[in-house]
Parts: sequence; C-alpha cells; structure tokens
Amino acid sequence: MKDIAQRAGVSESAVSFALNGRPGVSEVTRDRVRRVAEQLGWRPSTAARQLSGEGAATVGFVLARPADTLGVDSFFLQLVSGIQEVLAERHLGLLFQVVEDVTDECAVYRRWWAEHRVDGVLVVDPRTDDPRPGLLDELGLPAVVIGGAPDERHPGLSTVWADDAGAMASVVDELYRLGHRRIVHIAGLPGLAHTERRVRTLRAEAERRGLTEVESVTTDYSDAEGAAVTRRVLGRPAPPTALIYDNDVMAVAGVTTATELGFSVPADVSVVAWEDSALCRMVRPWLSALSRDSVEFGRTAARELTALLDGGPARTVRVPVPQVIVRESTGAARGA
Amino acid sequence: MKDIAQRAGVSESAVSFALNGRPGVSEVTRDRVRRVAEQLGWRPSTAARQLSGEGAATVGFVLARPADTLGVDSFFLQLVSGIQEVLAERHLGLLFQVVEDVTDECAVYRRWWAEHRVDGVLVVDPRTDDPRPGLLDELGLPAVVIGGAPDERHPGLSTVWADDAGAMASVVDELYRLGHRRIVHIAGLPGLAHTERRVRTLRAEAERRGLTEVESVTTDYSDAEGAAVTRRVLGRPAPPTALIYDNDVMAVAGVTTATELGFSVPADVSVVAWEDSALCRMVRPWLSALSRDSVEFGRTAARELTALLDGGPARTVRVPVPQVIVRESTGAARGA
DNA sequence: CCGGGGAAGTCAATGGATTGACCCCAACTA
DNA sequence: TAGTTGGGGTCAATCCATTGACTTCCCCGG
Repeated sequence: MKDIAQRAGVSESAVSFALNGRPGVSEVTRDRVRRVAEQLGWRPSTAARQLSGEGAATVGFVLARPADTLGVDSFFLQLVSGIQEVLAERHLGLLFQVVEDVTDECAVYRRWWAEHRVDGVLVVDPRTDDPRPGLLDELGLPAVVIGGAPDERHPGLSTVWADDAGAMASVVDELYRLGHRRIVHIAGLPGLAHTERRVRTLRAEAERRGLTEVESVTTDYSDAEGAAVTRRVLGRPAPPTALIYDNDVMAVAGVTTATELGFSVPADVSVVAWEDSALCRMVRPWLSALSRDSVEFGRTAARELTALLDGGPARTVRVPVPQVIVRESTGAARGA
Repeated sequence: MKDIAQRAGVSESAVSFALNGRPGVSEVTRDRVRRVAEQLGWRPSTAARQLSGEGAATVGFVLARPADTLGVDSFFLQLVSGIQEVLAERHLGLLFQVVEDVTDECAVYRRWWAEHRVDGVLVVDPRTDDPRPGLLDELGLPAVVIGGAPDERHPGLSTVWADDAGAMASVVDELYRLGHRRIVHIAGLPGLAHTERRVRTLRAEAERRGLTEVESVTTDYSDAEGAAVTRRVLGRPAPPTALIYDNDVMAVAGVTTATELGFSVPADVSVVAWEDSALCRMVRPWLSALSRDSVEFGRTAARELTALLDGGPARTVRVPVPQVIVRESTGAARGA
C-alpha cells in the first residue's frame, strides 16, 4: 500500500479510502489509485486487515468422521462444493479440517476462535445431545448447523435442515401402497439427529397403520454393515419385503447381498436408498432413491452463514423435502 | 498478551519469550507466564503472528473439477484426510477451494499469494502442458505437485508421484499371462499427466509384445462415459477380452453394462479397476483392482510440503507402485 | 574495589490496513 | 471582507505478536 501511495502521489489513507469506495477522495484520484493498484497486482493482506478488526474472511468446516468411513460418501463433496460456490463470490476462504470425533471437533473450534482464524463455522452431522451448539453459543462464534432439527435452546445459531420426517413418511406411504407390511430401515449412526428423526418417524408411521413388523437397525453407514444387516434380516423366517437404507453405499451393498441370497429385487424385496447419487444408476436394478439437492443444501447453508456474518439474525431454514425417485428397485409386495 | 503480561507482572516481551521457549526469562517466570496463559486460554492471533513475519500457518488446496464430476470419487477425500493428519500435528490449517478449471485455479493461487493467505499449496491433477508449476515457481509459492511425473523445469517444486507406468506394465503383464490379446483401456481425462503416462505405457507394452489390438480411449471419469465406451467397444465384431478402467466408478458402470449386453465377467471379458475402493467389493463379481494407499499418499505429500516450508530442498518422492489385487473380475481369456 | 560478563528483562520499532481527528483551501454567504 | 462550509486529503493511533537494541543487576575474577 505504501508503494501504491507513493506511485499515486497520495497518502496511504487516501489509498485505503479510494480502494474501499469510501468518500474522501475525488473520482480522479480514486481512478488513479485503482489503476496503480491493479497494475501492481495488489491485494490487501488478510492478516493486516484482520488486525484492524475486519475479521478473518474465512469460515471453518470440520468433518468428524474416522478416516476410513470417509471414502465413498458423495454427500460431503457435493455439500462442500455448494458451500464454496457461495463463499467464493465473497472471497471468503474455507478452512477445512478432518478430525476423529466431536470432542476433537470442539477443541478445533476453541482453537480457531482463540486464534481468530475464522469468522464463523458450518457444523454438520448434528447429534442428539450434541455439545457443539452449546460451545459455539458460549464462544459467540457465528455458526450454521446443517441438517439439525430446529433447536430453541441456542438462539444464536442458524439451522438449515431437510424434513427427514416428511421424507420418511412419504417413503412409508409409497411402500405401504405397494402392499409392503414388513419393512426394515437400515439406518445410519445411532447418535445422529437425523437418524433419530427417521427412526422415530418410521415408528410413528408404523403405529399409525398398525404395522407391527417394522423396525430400524442402526449401522455405521459402511457397505460392510449394510451387507451384514441385510444378510441377517433376510435370513429370518418371515423376512421383510422392503428395505430402506440410509445411504447409497449401504443400499448397493444391500442389493448385492440380497441377490446373492437368492432374493430378487424388486420381486422378492424392494429397496430404497436415502441419497440419490450416480451409484444408484450404476447398478442393476437401478435404485429407487430419495433425492435431495446436496449442492443447493450447501449453498443455502453458506448463504445463511454469510447473512449471519453480516449481522443478520439467526434463522431456521428448511430446504425442500427430499423426493422419492422411483426406479427399478421398488415394486409391489409379493402376493399384495 | 497484554493481559497475561499484566497478570504475570512482566513485560509483553517477556511473555513472548516465555511462551516461545526462547532464552531471556528464568524458568520460574516462564512457568508463571505459562500458567497464566493457559488459564486465560490464550492462543496467539494468527493474524498478528503473520504480520510479524511468521507466515500464515495455512496451506492451500484447490480442486479444479466441475461440481458434478466431483461426487463419487473416493480418492480425494482420502487424500485430504491423509494430508490433514500431517498438517494437524503442526497446527497448520488447510484452506480448501473448489473451482471450475485450471485457469480459475491459477487465479486463486495468485490471490492467495497476494493476500498472504497461505504459506504453500498442494497441487493435484497435474496436466501435460500445465500452467501451474510455472506460475508457482514464478510466484515463489512453495508447492508440492501430487501425482505428477518428475519435472526438471521447475526445481522449486516438490513432486510426489506414483509409478503409473510400472503399474500399467504389471497389469498388462497379468492380462497377457491370462491370454488376453485384445485389451481396451478406458482412460480418464485426456489432459492429465497420469492419463498420458498410462496411455503411453500401454502402447509401449503392446508394441513390445507385438499386440495390435490394444488401445486407450479417454473419458471424463463419469459412470456415464464409462458405460458408453464399454457399450461401444463390446459391440465390435471382435470385442476386447479385457478392459482396464481408470477409476472405480467407470469400472462398476462398465461391469453393469457388459452384463446387460450379455457378456459374462470374467468369462467373456475381464475387468480391472484403477483404484481400489469399497465400491470394488460392493458389486459382484468383486472387481480386481489396482490398489494404492491414498491416505498415505496424502500424508507423504503433506510431509514434503512441511519440509519445504521448513526451508528444506525441493524433492521428488515416489510412493510405492500400486499393486494389482486380483479378485473375481479377471480370468483367463476365452480359448486361451 | 572495580570492571567485565552474563542472565533476566524492558523498550520501542515493525508489519499492513483501517479510521477518527485534524488540516487546508476554494467557493459561497452575509 | 470576514466567516462558514465542505470537498479532498493527511497524520497518527490502533490491532497483536515478534525482535533487535538496550538496561539492570548480580556474580566473579583480578
């Protein structure tokens, strides 16, 4: 900046005013300064800017998953790419970290906050009894919780969520219409808030219809557990006629397993994947799936965070209910 | 820090010396200062630190892929998680950005550099005729190129690479031994350096053995193109008896397509996937695959970068050659 | 008893951008 | 003509940690 000031023959303050579109310099000078800056390829040092109270121009994103669970899930990269799109417009950086568990995640937030490294964070995989919202509220670190149910206890946080309950209801609806009465839901990690929501809704829907042979089994989202659970439930005397998998990976593993066991999909057993990805169209039969726009989900979350950073109020935003895409893996229950 | 100085009854300089393990304060004072700092949960502001010449404590990572190509690939998340592991030890942040193409990527590097946002970067997907190494060299931004061949022209950059040529040779070896003479390689993006290396090696290996019906076809890595190319080549009068896919996604799509066309895998056509992921064990037949440790790949790259940041020399490191894991999708060529 | 030397600290400058306080001059008003 | 006003700028302090230069004080040797 000193350089620019010199070459443009003005003071550093004038440069600052000129480049930030603040009054105090004539249009002529402003233009001259702009040209010099451009020519020098100057960009304000984020560090200096931050010291002068402008914030870090960075938001944080922590993924708390063991490294090996991380692989195949397409959801996160899509989410991140949506987030990026919005952040990039405003030249906000995304500081990304992978940790083992929520405890470590909290430590990361603490450190980031103490080091003034980020202006806000995006929190994913909210849990039942989650320590993070409390911590963030306490620190006063602006945050958007992605995928959580609205939470009255932390008015400082924004929430962006999908209506899992509604989606689950529509899946059950569809399966019920097709004559399915024995349904198993191969759910994800037990501690996650959306897992709980899906499980609860499924139970409620079953009760409402008087179905007794409907249940949820929690897993770790891996293909291995997906296959194992499938094998177990299909081995019963009265096996389920419909399976709902909480992600695409388990669904594919499930179909493969079912086929190996001699079950035909969808003639003997229908399958629904909770997450529509390329994977669902890569195997035969094509998987019926719940489709949501993960990229848009990310965009929405990022937009909420920037709004928060601009001093806006915390809000709760619901993205569209995931839609059931019927493909080849669902059909009428045998004998229905 | 002022706070700490006050409470410990010393000057700010003393605090700095104490906390950074520099001489100039007694052990007693050092301890006192440390305790006060701990108690206050103090961490140095990265901004201030950076302003005093310490660097940004951050490395950058840009992914130049269109959002929709991003989804299913398990490689990157694994790579990133390995990178993280090493960076986290040294409390280095990872600034992550997704962009559309290499041009945008260069712009990002320019901006990061001008803003002093990162101390170094990790570059993935090197290309033939790549503008990035030149730019980074010119800027003097420390960088590690991941997956590139050693490049003499840019002595400032480190390179971490896998021996694609050797791996391809071993695949061809294996297939040749099984009696395959007509082989099609469904490659990835044409501009990428490792694609070129694989294509070249395949051609060389074929010539060496006098095989004339061996070729590579480039794609965009998507399941759609993988399926399309599979359909095309299997529709020929003399279809190939072995297919090598440059990633797991295309391999799975390919197997599905082949099966639909009435080809049995591996009886009619053998399939090898260049990337061993959960996917390869989720479909039947299980896919034979080239396995490399992507997480370790990331670790190695990150270690090279930290070495560079510590003032070490640029180096070229080769990670172990990917190994062929023989599963169910490869077998003797019919009639061999 | 004095000077030299080292351990333990303090002072103040530094880095880059922002910003409140102030200054100068031309033009306009009474 | 004196006084006011406002546009166009400048000065210097500020944010926070680091660091080279300097000061104190104590101990030891001569």
